[in-house]
Amino acid sequence: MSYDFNTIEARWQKYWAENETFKAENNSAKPKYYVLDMFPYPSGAGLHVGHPLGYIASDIYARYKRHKGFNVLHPQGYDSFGLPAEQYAIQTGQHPALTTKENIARYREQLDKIGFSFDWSREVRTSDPTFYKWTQWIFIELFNSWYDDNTNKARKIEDLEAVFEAEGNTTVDAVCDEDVYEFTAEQWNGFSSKEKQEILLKYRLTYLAETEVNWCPQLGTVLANDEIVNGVSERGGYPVIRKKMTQWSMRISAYAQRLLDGLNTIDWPQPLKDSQINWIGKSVGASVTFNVKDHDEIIEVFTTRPDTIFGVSFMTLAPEHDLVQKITTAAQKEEVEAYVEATAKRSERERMADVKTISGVFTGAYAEHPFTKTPVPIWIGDYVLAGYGTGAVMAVPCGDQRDYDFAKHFEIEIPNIFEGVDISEEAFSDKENTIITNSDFLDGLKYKKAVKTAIYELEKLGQGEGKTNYRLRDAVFSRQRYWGEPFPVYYIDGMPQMIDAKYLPVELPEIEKYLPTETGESPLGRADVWAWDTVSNKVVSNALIDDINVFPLELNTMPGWAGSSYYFNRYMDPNNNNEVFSKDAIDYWKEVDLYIGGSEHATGHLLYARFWQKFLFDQGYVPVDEFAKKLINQGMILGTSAIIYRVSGTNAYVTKDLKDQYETEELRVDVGLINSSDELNLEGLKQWQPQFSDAEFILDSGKYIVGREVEKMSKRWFNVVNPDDICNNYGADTLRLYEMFLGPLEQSKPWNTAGITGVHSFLKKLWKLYHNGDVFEITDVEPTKDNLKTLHKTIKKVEDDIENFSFNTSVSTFMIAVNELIAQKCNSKAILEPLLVLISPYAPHIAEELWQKMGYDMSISTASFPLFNEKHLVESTKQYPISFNGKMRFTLELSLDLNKDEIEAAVMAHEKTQQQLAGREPKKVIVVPGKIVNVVG
RNA sequence: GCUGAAGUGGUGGAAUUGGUAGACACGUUGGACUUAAAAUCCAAUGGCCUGUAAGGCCGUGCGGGUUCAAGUCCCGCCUUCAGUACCA
Repeated sequence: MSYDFNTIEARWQKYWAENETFKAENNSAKPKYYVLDMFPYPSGAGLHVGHPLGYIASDIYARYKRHKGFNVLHPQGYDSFGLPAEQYAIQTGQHPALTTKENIARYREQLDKIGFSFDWSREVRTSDPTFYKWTQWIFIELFNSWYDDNTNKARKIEDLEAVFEAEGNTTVDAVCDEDVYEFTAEQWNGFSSKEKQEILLKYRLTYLAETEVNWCPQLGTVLANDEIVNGVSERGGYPVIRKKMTQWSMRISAYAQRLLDGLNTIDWPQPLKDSQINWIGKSVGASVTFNVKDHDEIIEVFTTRPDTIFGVSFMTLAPEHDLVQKITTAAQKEEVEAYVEATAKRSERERMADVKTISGVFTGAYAEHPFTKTPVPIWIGDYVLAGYGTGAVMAVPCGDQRDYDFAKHFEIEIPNIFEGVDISEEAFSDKENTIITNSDFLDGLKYKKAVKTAIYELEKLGQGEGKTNYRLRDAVFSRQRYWGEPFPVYYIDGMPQMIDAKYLPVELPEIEKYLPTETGESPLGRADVWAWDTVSNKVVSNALIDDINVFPLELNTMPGWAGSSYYFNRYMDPNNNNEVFSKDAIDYWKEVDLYIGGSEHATGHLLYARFWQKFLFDQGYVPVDEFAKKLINQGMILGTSAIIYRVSGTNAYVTKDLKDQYETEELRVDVGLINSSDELNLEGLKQWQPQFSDAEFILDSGKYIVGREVEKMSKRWFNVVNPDDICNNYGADTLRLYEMFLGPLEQSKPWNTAGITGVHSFLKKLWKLYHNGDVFEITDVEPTKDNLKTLHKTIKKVEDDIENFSFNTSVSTFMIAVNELIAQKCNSKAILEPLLVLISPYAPHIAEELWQKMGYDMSISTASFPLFNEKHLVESTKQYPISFNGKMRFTLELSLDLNKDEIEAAVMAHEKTQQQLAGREPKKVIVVPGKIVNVVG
């Protein structure tokens, strides 16, 4: 029987499922290892060959670790709440619960076909009430916590209340809203309950606040900053506008510094760390206050260059700045208002596209320089952003190019405070080579010293202090959507109240119309049964809301990243109904050892998950404050689209090489119609779509050759390759090997089905090597030296490759090994057995099949990884290339038994070497045993 | 603009600490088997020179440098991709 992969793979997939071969135990004498994939959104399109790339890599590693004697946790689940699932439901007009269920079933079927070693008994779905019960629970925990900057950790809100009762808030050093004012213990104790609640809300780690948010009318929801790309929504590409709304927010800014520090302790790709560092955007400098002349107002600015304070010649406020209205003089009022209105109209995108145009207006008001007390004109300009720092800057035109351009444009004075620097053409922003001058007490100082001195003097004046500023904003946590986790929150007198954890989950209500609204009301507002009864502790009909103990529930739902911020911990104890996870389970598994997923989550999921982990760590629920020790970003597999060229205005299509003779337009056609030499199947095309049924073709030597374009795999480009088709035609083992063979894991690469025959024929050769006709045949004869050499070379290489996640080269190594064994006519059991263990992480089905045929009744996954023995690699002689003065080269064959000195002597004694060296004294002879002999003249 | 990654045959890609560049595979060409096709197997395959062979020269984006020896290290450029962007 030839290699019948369909039968073999179906049999072993069934065997693994029935025997729960990959079930992980929460207790084991073996060391633990946790391999995690980023769980998928079950979208309607199903998987294409690009999706499983990371899963195959993690599966190889998980299977390898089992062979190495680890108790491996390798789970999988679905991120089934959120925009993608809901968008698909809206498109198909079906309820998201239904489409999600169907999509998950489809995903599962596709995943099973590829033969992953997932422990499906631990599956989680974020949209399942038994899961989101714990998402709600963590939300409540966050609500009941505040961040103490003294101890640098989150603490219980009761602690804060106790401090307020005893000392007021003047001694508290907490991360909180900017508008909290100071109060004493007496004042606190005199506040009403509602006043107390309002104040506490400003300290909680998740809080309700009216904030300016990114509103996307087409999607009918707000978006987080990381969900916006180039000013439009990441999903769908719709415009986003700024809008004030009352929203739940997560005080992630409290963790800014720890999120930065933690990066040094984890093995994640540098580009990913860089983008998180960038996103957090720490800058160190000073906060400086300027008094406004003839007003009581002060302007606070943040600057990274307090050393240039004597270079200030004007100030600029963002057009949205609160002070603009207050300080503008009557004479300037009209002009200022016109400008403010004009900028407000411009969308984020227009502002970004139009960076080069300099615009601004003078307010007529002046600030007072803290040291010189000279008047400083106050301008407004849209190059200053309301959302960063204080929304105001002290402009130092000689040291900052934007200030310089603004000053030049409006003919504002540009004083020079840098010694020996020409600023007639541009600003001078080189910190390192700065010597300050014209700056009173800062004269002659260099950058670092000047910064310190300036801050010291500002503090003495009470007009400034050293300050660190972060770009990271608190994350908006409300979505005006149906398909998400409901908040465990109801409102009494407008103040949010948490539902007691013992009554969770608060389940998503059934509603008929779940479509989002353009105006911003949440679809949950349409639910009839969506009120909270504080007596029965149940969700009840809205009609009862007039009852004294029935209150309205929160109408928003949580964003897509809620469930994904802790799911990795839930896998450790997924069926626990009493706790999010037991202490035993979390203490045993601790953290993810290897996490594989795409880099697109760098500033979303991966930042939020780190934040929640640190919070859970502060609360003592998890033993480590980084959830994933090592992370790898797999690259994307791209599609290779096929392009045909239609002669304009006709239904004739011209082959690629002749297209320049015509005026043509490009059309993409199904890649399934193209053979391995880029030739188009003309009959197939005619049947593919009606528009081609009477197409004519202009051919070159009877062939139509298509153009190729590498781009994202997508239905709209007709370049999607389905893994099911590959599994049916070549088998899952071939798919797995080929995806690895395509290139380095981290790299993006185009899919090309043509090349798959290479790895497929490797499997056929492997099969044939141990079969005589239809009969499985191996021998017990002692392996030869050559057999052992092939085997141990392979063990060494494959082990190194897996440890370095360089899976592509292992596949080549297997091919070489099998070719060598075929040449050696080796079907020795002593070789096959370890060889199968090496291959089994990559091609598990064929390995199991041959393993069983050898007579084992246990799964190959229980076998140990073979030990490498170097002695089998040693050759009796080796050819040494010798180079002399870079020009003359010859090889010398020497016995490997020789030691270093003997090789050296042999080289010197060699006739040709002596000729080369004639007349020259060699300075030294470098001999590296097993490597190359080097003669240095 | 800034940050990061990367440039190697017709193609995907190999190449421990600098040590015979192009492993392995696809594709292409020729051959064997076959009525034929598929499948399989064998051989050749970076470029150029020499009739073949032997051999030589040139070759890892470009220009320099270090070294007996550079795809690999150093300096200066160019190009591509990704992320980010008026961040004070």
